[in-house]
Amino acid sequence: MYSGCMSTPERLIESTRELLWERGYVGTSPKAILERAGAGQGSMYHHFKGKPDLALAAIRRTADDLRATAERVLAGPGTPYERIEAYLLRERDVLRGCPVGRLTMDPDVIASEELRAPVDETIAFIRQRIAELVEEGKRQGQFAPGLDGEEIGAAVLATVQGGYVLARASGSPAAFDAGVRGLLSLLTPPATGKDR
Amino acid sequence: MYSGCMSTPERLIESTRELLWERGYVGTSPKAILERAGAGQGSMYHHFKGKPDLALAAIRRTADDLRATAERVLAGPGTPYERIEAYLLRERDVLRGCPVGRLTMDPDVIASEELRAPVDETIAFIRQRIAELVEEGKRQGQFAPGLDGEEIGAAVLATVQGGYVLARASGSPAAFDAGVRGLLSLLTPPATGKDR
DNA sequence: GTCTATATCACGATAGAC
DNA sequence: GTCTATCGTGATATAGAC
Repeated sequence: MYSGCMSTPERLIESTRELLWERGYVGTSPKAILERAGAGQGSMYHHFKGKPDLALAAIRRTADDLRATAERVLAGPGTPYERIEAYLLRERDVLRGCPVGRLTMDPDVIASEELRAPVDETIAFIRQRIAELVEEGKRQGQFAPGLDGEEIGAAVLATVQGGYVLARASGSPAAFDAGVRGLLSLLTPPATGKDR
Repeated sequence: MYSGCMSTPERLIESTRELLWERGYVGTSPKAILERAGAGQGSMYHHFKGKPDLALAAIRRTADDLRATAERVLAGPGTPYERIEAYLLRERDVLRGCPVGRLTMDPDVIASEELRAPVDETIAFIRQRIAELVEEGKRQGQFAPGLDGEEIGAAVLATVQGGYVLARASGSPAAFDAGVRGLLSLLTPPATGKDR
């Protein structure tokens, strides 16, 4: 519940973001948003056209956040492999799922071009960034030349998104970690240094 | 709409399965189920205790179906690699998503031990079967001995589940296929025969 | 078994007072 | 800008006729 320290539209957006993450678009009602934001009906319809409009603002912000978080790791220090590894191993609240990816299971989000767009753009962006890293790693001889950047990018992102599914199904983050370790073991560049 | 050729409880279960796949648990109302099944309110509450009870029957059947479909491929002919490949490449209605996996994004399903159980069991089963194939492949020298069956199983299943997310985000099955190809390119056993 | 009321509450939005 | 009615509809379940 956001009591003070934020403007009303801000509190509405943040409450919506939380609820979309927890319950999805279909499972999120204006009433629940208002209760969490500590606002009345009138406030919401004054600042936003309705539920879809508010959801769009919330989804855009969540999408931008996630993109920035991913970019921080993917553009960070280290070799291409190390940066992909850092992306896969970055701290996550696994059982909560992906705040962006979970929206793809929402029929009303998928049915709306506007609501789906930020989701699509975010996922496409991360996938593309990983693809670029793979291509760079190939040039450096870190990845096998036969690998396709776009395909590996898709596989990496899919492992993360699917990892959430496995974890939530089992009620434990362990399955997510197992999937990531499995992918990393397949992706590990052949040791070129002193060891082995 | 199921008009004839099925008993009423059967029509109710099948309608529920369809709607759970399309809209999830939260997005599926008894009214919508009844309309699709061509039944009245009384019928449903006569045969089932309520929405959760009917959903449980539907989820159980969908889970059993999926498990059988997967087992048919995983226990099929071919080397371990070929059987995993066949599982990954098996025909799918990608944009509809996974009828079992999508339930993990449903807050009410995850909150209910009973509803989550069939989902968990199905996913654990498939993951375990792939793990066994990897171990078998390792013994045959088809996979690197350093690979962990359970981890690769998780990675394979996660790639599939995440592939649905990528595909639905972009509105095209292409991303699913790319992820699968990417994983297969990482998993491909080193050619041991005449070539290379 | 199946049907049609009916009940109760929530949903999503609007109107208008303050 | 924010609030409290109020509206029409749908969700979920029960009651009781047939």
